Amino acid sequence: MEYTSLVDSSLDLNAYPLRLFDEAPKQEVKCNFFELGLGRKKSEKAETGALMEELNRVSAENKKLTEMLTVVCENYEALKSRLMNYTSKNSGTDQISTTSRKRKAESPTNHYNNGVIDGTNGNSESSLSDEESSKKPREEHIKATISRVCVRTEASDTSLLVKDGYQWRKYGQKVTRDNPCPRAYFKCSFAPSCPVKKKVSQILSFTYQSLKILDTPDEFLDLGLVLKLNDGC
DNA sequence: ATTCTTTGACCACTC
DNA sequence: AGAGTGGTCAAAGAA
Repeated sequence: MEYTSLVDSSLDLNAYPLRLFDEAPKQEVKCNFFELGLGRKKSEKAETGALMEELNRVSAENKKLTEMLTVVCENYEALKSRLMNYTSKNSGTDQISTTSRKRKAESPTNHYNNGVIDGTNGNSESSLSDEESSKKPREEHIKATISRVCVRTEASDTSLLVKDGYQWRKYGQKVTRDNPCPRAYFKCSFAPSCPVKKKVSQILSFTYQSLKILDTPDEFLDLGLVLKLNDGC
């Protein structure tokens, strides 16, 4: 597992609180030794009890955090395996998107041109013919797989660029009917075969961005939609 | 030379 | 059938 090399599983999550207790009482004990003499043993017992109690509490917290880390690592591995599955499958379908670049030559079932819609065409329900797969279920599928996330920006930020840590290539811009501000269309530039797209729009005083990804040729995986809010909102 | 952005045109879809 | 709209392509230019 790669994450083991990135994440130190032997977390000393509560090392700092322990050190605090280690150092502070030592000074106090030293004082007691010189100033109080025989009262030292009694105070040491009390401190030991307090330390043991604190140690138990910290150990429980450490255990809880370790469990949380395990869950995060498991989720990471699951996502990683899904991505690997998709990229391996997609490499076999690249020819479809590269053979016909001009839309005039494209057939109605061209996977790349139809984008979102094709996510339902080549799925396990392929027993359905093209006529049987009506348009309305497709739209419902699309709506169900696009989510949105908000990101606040400065009011002066009128660009449609959203820094989300990923590499995007802008491939189009449109002015939509219900919005005077243009909408930008981005594709993931991480890999040529990457099907992830997003669109960013600015509506009145805020900007939103949608993300969608083909987890497999059969279905979509929501990544979230970013709502880029200006300060004025 | 390569990558990215811009932008007009094209196409599919809806009404 | 035709107009309007959204999504995409691809050439040209910029970085």
